[in-house]
Amino acid sequence: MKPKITLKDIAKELDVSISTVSKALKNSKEISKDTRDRIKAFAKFYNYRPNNIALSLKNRRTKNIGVIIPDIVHHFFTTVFRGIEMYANQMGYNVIVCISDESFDKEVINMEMLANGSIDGFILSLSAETQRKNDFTHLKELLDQGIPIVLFDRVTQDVACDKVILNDLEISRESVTHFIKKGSKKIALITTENYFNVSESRKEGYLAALKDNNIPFDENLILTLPHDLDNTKLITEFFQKNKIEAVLCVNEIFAVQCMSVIQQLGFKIPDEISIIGFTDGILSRYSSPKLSTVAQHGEKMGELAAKMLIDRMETTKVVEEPFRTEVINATLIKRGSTIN
Amino acid sequence: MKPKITLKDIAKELDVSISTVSKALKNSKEISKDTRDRIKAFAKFYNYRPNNIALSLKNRRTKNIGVIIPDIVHHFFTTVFRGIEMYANQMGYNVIVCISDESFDKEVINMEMLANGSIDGFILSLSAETQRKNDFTHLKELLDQGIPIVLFDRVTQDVACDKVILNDLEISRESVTHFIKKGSKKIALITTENYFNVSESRKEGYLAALKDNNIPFDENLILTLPHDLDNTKLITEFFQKNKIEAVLCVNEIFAVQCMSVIQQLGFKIPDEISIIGFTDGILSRYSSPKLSTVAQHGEKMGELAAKMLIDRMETTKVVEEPFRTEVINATLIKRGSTIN
DNA sequence: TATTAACACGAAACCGTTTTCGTAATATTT
DNA sequence: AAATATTACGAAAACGGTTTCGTGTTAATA
Repeated sequence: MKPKITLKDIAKELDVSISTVSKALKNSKEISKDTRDRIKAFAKFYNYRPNNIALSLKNRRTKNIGVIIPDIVHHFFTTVFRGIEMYANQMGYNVIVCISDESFDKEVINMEMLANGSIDGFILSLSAETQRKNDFTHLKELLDQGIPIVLFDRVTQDVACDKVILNDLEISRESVTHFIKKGSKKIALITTENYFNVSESRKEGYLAALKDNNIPFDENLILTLPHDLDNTKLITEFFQKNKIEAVLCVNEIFAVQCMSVIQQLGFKIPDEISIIGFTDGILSRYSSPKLSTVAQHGEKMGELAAKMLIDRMETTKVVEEPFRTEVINATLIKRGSTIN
Repeated sequence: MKPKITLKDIAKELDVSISTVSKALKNSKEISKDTRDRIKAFAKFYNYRPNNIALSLKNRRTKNIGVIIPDIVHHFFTTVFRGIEMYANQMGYNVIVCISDESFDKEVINMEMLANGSIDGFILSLSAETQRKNDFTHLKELLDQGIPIVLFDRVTQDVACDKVILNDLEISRESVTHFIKKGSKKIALITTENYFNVSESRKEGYLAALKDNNIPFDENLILTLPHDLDNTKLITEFFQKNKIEAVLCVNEIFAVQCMSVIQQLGFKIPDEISIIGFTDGILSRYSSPKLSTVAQHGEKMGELAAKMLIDRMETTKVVEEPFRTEVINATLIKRGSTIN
């Protein structure tokens, strides 16, 4: 067992002062080549590495980014996270993750924990409960303390900070338009409770596409499902009650559940019913037929969020940059569940 | 903008010394009730919170755990991570994640970065490349420095530390035995390159079950697939060449790919061919028929790993506890892809 | 040779805490 | 009244670095 060596240890051993050691290791010309070499050799031999915590305290920056996401066993969030981690790492930052588990309280507690010096900035996606309560005081307080925040995907207008979002409305409109172009008129939307801003936008896109093409909106063609249950029964009834030609689902789970039901009911995909889902995850790629889906480019989103955060943290704030909202363009990947 | 307040600020404002403030906030009886109350009121009003970094430096412990995983867009690893995060958080620890991306170098670099004071201990699962190279000097060095490590799932005998593993061999044997009990004799194994200890164990379990039941081993019934590609062609050939009654796949992706191919070839699942996969992920649950699968209980595994690490970090080391290897019992979930 | 410049290094402050120890000012005991 | 105990606080060291500034010793210049 050989514990980490410190500047003090080196100084004592080599009979010089701590400052001399510090300078020598930074190759300061202030120190003679002789002692510099001696010190560097010694440090190398004992594998000296400066203590990050001491550096953080001194520099008043941790080079840590706090990431708060509602869930981690979740394709989209993990891809975003991967983007964040990659970019951050490359820029010399580490990432501390907390999972809010869709809970307001956990989101608040975690952020406050990290805010006391552990991180230099946050990247987060709002929890479901936070969106429902519409309470963002915790975010505002941190911003007020000078801690930068970047919101992604599940954002809110109520907080003034940098944001990265998906063009949900547009891609949804594009998807529905694709259905229409291929001859569908009876187009369903399967969605979640609309306290999620993203579900809301997707619905708007759906409505917009109908309107663009003078297709009357039929309330009955919208199915709102509870989260993460087995919705087979509800979906089956939905398809039995309504004559549907195409379905847009706001996530890939709903989409594959739909596919199962549809095939069970004896309809052909995509000939009789077409399907498009959101999230180009593992389910979409390994279903049969393969699911046409909206790729959200989570990795790109994460990378951009990290870049925006780091940029803001590292620019000397002579003049405060205005907050930006960047939009990631989703793309519709056409596979076997649609007529292309 | 009101930046964080420090002890020094409070001291100056209230015209007492820093030590007095510190003591008062810790409710030290050394300070008179009067000044104590004054200081606490002031601190509360200004929402004083001690700086984590300063505490870390002082206490020489960060209350951070470093987690290194090969991939994050991955069901098993995320479930483990969730278990770690939950337990750690509950115990007042935060989690810093780095992704090794299956690369030896990234694993080494990330660990060295974090080891310089940023974390108190590691939880990790070895990268593919590390397992291939069989080089664990980075782990050994950190252990030597007194940094505790817990290895999970992808572990190695070569490193002396705490470990959490799955009973891969046993559950594999149980799965194949289940096939045999239901009348199958021609049982295939679809696996990955065997530098993964887990694949190796699963193969051993497969062989053991055959032997248990006096079924001769047929080399041709083992298919080794490259990672993460579209293996449809290889799988199709495999099933055309061999008359197979049941398949054990070492992950759920291979399993659903198999199911597709099998159905494509016109076989009925499970009547003509049964399938069992590993990882009770989203694919298994939403495939049709639903996939019978080995649940690895990742969350439990993560929780246990975190518990082992924190236990080791927090126990006063009068006598060093011997290293333990805990085994998580996987369970076979029987669903539609097997005769049950 | 006297003056100045360059060199090579150390002391000390600082980042924000905690904690030990010392000490005035009271309060208590003899 | 003198000796002792208690109270209430502050100074300072420590955690492990960086950085500014001061200074003694040589080397270069006038």
